[in-house]
Amino acid sequence: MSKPIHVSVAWPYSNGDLHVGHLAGAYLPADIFARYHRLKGHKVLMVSGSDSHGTPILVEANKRGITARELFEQYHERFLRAQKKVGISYDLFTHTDTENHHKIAQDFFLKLLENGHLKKEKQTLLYSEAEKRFLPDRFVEGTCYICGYESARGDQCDNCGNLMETTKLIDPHNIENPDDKLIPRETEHYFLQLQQFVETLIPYLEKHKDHWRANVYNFSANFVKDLRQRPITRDIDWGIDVPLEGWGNKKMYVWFEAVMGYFTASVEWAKNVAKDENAWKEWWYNPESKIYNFIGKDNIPFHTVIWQSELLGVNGIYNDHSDAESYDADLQLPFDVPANEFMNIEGDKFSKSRNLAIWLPDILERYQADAVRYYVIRTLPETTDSDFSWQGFYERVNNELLAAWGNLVNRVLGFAYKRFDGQVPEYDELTEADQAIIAKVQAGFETIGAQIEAVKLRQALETTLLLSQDVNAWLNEREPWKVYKADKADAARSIYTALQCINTLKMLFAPFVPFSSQQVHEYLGFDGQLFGDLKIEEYAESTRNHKALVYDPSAAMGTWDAQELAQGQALRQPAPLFIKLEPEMVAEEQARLGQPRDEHPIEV
RNA sequence: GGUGAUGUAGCUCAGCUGGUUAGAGCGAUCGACUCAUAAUCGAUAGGUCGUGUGUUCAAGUCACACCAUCACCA
Repeated sequence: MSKPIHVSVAWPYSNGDLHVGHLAGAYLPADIFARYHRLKGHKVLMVSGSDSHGTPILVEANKRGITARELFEQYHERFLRAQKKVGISYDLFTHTDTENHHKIAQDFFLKLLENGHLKKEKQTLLYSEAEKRFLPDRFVEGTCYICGYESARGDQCDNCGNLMETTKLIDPHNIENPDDKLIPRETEHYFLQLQQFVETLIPYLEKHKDHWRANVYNFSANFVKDLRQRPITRDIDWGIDVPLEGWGNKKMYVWFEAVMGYFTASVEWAKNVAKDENAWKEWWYNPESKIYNFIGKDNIPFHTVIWQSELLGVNGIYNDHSDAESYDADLQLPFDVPANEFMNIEGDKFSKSRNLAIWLPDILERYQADAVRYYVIRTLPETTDSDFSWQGFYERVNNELLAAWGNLVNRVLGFAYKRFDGQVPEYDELTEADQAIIAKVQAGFETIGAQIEAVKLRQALETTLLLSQDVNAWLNEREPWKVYKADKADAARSIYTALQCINTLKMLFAPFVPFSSQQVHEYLGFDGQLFGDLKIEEYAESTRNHKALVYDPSAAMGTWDAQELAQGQALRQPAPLFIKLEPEMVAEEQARLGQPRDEHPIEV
């Protein structure tokens, strides 16, 4: 039965290239999950986009002497290309500066206001002359007006523990710029009344406790206990307008509108891709649907509590039963939020400023997408922070992906191609051992499928690898290359069996390493594609156009189940699936870390 | 400072509601094989489960404290 599955993927902040941490934290898990469910025949909608607003983009753009929009569009374009190259199969990867996103975010704002979830409040904050903005508390330091401690933070004194009112601090200054002048100035903002949702959120969290990751649940359950109002507007030039008279110089806070992207991108997908304005409702108002949020651990409360509050606060939006596709249900809240931990680099924390990072465009220039995918998946930080090491990359790619799986394909297909006239051998009857190995590999659809559904992806890939090793072991028992000389019929049985196993393994590996699985598919003599195509499209709105990455499923024919390989099917001449890595690459790559880097154009 | 997590073989990680000699993959050592990108297969050796107390007939698995690392909030 086909189920609606929504895969909501964290929105990358568009002020620098993507790196392996992005892949490990959210994109690869989401992609594997989405590909698997598509193979299962479910209705998958996987969306994300570039987060284009907020201070860091403005600051970076100023530094480069370009506009914020120019800056984010430059990286947006690079995001599209890099993700197409590594195969992250978004149904739609758009950005937050579309008219669509702006309009819906404003509608959310107005609906929250109408429903009594927003409150206006005046406050006095410290305004930075140098930065021309109100300085967030964490950048302010001063002398504590209670105990006299000189390095009290903007909001709390670390010495006496008292909470501080920033504007009362004695001699407040900007921690990043001692010459900056800070002036108390009054401003007015809207606040989201998060505390109004506590009574709904607690049972919501409780309901999902058993299948959520422990740290996600615990963290959220604790966070929800102390919910208070949070400002959703700010004094800044770059962002989404507050849709009220007299608020023209204020914008929505980026955290408030960026999470709405899961929803707004779904609406855009319906309009631009599905060409059915209401198609998004199948995921958002359908009680059968399950929404999964793939994010990093730094974002947990936003995706387990705050986003839910926004959805609860606008419940019913766009679902006024004026069209045939309206549902008689509430706006759906996320079913699971499988947050990942962080991926370190050679034992160090990722650091953009020190260039301690493995940039996606760079690694894809030098290595196969599936090699990158394989290593990152094997090292996913699902339960704890993990470490990307080039030695590990070298070893896992050569000794596991290439040696176990690539070599299995190569040895069997090469032998079949040479000794059986380029065809799948015909056989009389398979031995018990042959039938047993086929059955064992096919059972992977159950076990690996269950692991993927539980979002235990690292384990799922290991299980798949072990199955390919089982086939290697079985092959060594059967020794078709030796048997062939005396008993060609028996070699035919075992080679047929091995090919049948490879045909199954190709599907089991497909969500993880889709490019090589497609290659195996073709070597086995099949035509057509296991998955659809990723395309970069351009969409027009009334004032400007935007580009997006779009998954076109029309060519996809892969399914998550055992398919009988036809005897006599013509094979294609095989070649090695994976490029073997040279040991020197480890030191070469390590030497690149921390060095200045150029952003090369990304060839797709 | 508060909250949540993490700390298990050389490396990367499993170990659910406490229960026989703590598991896997890689690496190492030895052996087998030669169809295959010197790939594959088998066997062996590696751990006082961060530290310290405690609960229990029994603790990697529970409690408390401490140390280290990470994230969020401040």
